[in-house]
Amino acid sequence: MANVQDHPFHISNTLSRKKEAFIPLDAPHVGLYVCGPTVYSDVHLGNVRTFLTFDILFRWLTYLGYKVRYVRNITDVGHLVDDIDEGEDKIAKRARMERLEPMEIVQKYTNGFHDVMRQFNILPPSIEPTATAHLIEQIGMIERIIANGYAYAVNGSVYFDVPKYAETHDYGKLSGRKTEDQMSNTRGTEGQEEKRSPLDFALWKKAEKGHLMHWPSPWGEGFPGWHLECSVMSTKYLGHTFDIHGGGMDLKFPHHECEIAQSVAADGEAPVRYWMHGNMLTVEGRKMAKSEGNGFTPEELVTGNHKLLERGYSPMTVRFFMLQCHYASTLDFSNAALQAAEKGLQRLMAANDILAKLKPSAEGTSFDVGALVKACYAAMNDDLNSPVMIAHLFDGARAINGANDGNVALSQQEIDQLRKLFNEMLFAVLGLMPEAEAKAGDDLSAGLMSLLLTMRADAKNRKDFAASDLIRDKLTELGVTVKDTKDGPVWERA
RNA sequence: GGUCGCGUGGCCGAGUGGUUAGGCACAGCUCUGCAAAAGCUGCUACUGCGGUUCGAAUCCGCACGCGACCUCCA
Repeated sequence: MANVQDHPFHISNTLSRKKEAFIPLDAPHVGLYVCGPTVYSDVHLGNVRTFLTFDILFRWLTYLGYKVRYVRNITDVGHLVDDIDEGEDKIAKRARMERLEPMEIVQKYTNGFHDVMRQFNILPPSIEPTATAHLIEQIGMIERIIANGYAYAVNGSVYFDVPKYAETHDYGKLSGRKTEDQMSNTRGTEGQEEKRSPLDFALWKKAEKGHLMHWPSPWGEGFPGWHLECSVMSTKYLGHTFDIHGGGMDLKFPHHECEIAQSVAADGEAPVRYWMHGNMLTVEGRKMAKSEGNGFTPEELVTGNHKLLERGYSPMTVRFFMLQCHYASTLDFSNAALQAAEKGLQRLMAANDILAKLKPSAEGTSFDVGALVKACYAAMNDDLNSPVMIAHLFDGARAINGANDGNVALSQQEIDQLRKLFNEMLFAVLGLMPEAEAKAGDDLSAGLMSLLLTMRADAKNRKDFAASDLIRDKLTELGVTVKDTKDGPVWERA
């Protein structure tokens, strides 16, 4: 673990549009909230990237010694299909299609979401609250907003009064919008006649006939508005003002803007000090999104069962691929890039394996391990610059391989330092997992391999290379790679 | 239309006003019975046009191209 004092963390704050020193409200405690998935369909790859970004943040802050309370919600209440529809929400719609109870849908896709998170080694949050379990708090927040004069009830629905709020507050400060501009840019207002202003957004929606998920409220049967649950659950578990709120770039407006307005209107305090937004995943230059239909599921990516994929890629390859790009940049998916990442990850892992067996040596050129360690810390502290940190690890890998070949001098102390660094950065911080273990096979294959390699060694000793190569070639056909190293042959499954 | 962002070598992707990012691919060499792995060497870019500067891929302006948000979306 590193010491925060020696390694101050800097974070890009969407609010200020600047990189700022990260100073928690109540160090060493840090409150982190991330908008979680809506569980009405399979989690898609864009979600994985966002949750991976904040997984790295969680891991890094923890590594620095902070005590992080990480809250990531599950949206199980269902949001409206859009602002002007008849009130059927996404989960209800899906439930009708599949003839399942809404909560059955929720459970199914929550389980699926958790499976994917596990597969990609994304750590579970400290608290994973659900919207449906916080209806009372949501209703309470609406009542406070109404009491403060920033919301009004119409026909069983409640709307947030944006123009009223904008008179005295900066609605749009997060997303860089002006309410005047938005007024002139608003699209058709049909179906919105209940609202006093097209900018207003729903805090509570009356449940129309046939709407499956609804609850009683002071305004009648209905369900909460889209933005309310995050405001309620973040402040309930992290306080009226907390440190970091994260989410995908596409949530900046209106979702996060509305969260700010709700919290200020209800409790008079800005909820978040540092806003962090992860960028989008793109395919052929376009945003990968459910609505675009151009994405694939994590499962399809792993199995390769999708028309855009030449073959499957392991979860750790995908994880590493994503981490080779800064979270605030768009990342484009391509087979070539995935394959490059796969090779790179293998190289790093192989170097780490060599490091475990490396013996000290005074031969060759020296290598400054201390500088490498500092560079890795500096990269991560610079707004979570994992691609640069990984580049430094590759420098380390070259030194390790060089030492293994006798070209680089490393003392026992330096080797220990490198082992600590690689172990911490690769596994604790980047959250990578060695994949070889799962492929090693059972005792029987280990025994058979041992036998085959002994026979091959015999053949080689007799200079019967036809026989030795036959063994290696046949094994290759079976997906087993044999390599002759100076310490004898090693094998691994493809 | 409004707001914001991006445009880096064959590909993916970092980046600071002046020193090699890194990975993958490719070529040569070393090692090796061969192969693989590894090492060494090479390939050294910054959309275009102006401007600021002793000096800009990095700052400013314009142009072109692309994208995101403005509607549920991570």
